[in-house]
Amino acid sequence: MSYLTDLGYLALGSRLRRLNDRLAREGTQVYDTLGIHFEIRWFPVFHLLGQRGPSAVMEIADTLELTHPAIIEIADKLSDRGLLTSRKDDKDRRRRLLALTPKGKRLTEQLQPVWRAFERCGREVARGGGNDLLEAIESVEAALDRLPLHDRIVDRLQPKRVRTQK
Amino acid sequence: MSYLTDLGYLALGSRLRRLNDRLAREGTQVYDTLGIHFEIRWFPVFHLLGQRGPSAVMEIADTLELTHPAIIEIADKLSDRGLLTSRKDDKDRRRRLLALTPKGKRLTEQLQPVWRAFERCGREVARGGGNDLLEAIESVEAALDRLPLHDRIVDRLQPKRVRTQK
DNA sequence: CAACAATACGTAAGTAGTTACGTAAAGGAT
DNA sequence: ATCCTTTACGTAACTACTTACGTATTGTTG
Repeated sequence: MSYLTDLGYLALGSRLRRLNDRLAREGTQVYDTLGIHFEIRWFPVFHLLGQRGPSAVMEIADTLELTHPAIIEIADKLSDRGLLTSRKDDKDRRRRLLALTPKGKRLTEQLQPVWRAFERCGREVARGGGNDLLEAIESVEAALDRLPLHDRIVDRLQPKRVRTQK
Repeated sequence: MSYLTDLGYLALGSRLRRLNDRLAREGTQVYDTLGIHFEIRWFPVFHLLGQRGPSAVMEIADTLELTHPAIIEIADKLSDRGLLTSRKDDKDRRRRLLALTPKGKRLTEQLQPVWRAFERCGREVARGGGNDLLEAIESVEAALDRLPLHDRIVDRLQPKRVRTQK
């Protein structure tokens, strides 16, 4: 039992981050072992472009729930490696459409079985002991949607107020 | 159903990060609302020093499963705010012992009820729908201890090999 | 006990994101 | 058609960490 474990729900954030780091490290190792130069942070963008075809920066950012500077950074890297190109949208010249190059498309093909293995093994690991990590995350998100943690805590500490103002 | 939700176990990392960000944001808001200048990242260090008394940098880093530069950064901030002091360990002059100042101790006292509320509400939120987030995290960590994700995936993709080499 | 290895700490630079801010293009109201 | 607002994108700076590396001590061993 580590100190963090003892802290229980007080260290939920640390635990989430630690698990995330661990999964990221192991994911990175998989591509390394397979000798494929691919970074795990590229995955959502790559997957999206493979599925939807050319997409604008903000469109991708909104879909993946990241900010647009993050997408631009990933796009620049992918572009450097010749996996992605971009062009101005003729209908709306503010928008820049990102698309996979033929090389990028070949890589998505090559990665299909790898991603399937990630999915299977992720499921295998995330389920166990009567708890499903993904379901647990979803139920926490749903609980927070009903009433944010902030309100729960402040209401508990200041029970006089009927409702806390935003 | 968002795109990330559709990705399921493939986007586990994104989901963990997103939830972590959300909890962090809401935690920060609580201290803001209460008018207490306290950053959530200070918590583990603060809690540890309150409980164990003066501790060396590496000792804290190991206990909290962070690296020593992270501890130093937090310590510098706490020191600037007059909540923490440090002195060289006389037994081992390489070590620097961090300790709460009287002001720091008063703050821990003030924060006790807040932390209790965090614990209660964290538990309330993390449990639900038959899944406990903390238990789910622990069972995933246990599964990874038994066999890392890397090995599971590589074994699945290269079933010829009896065991993958490190 | 001298020499070498190991440990503690400090600092710099990297990482994967964010917020903040500026510019260009598009859309809407009059 | 003009003015104002909104949207898309680019870039800079911040955040909360990490790894890498250098120096000061301490421990170990021949």
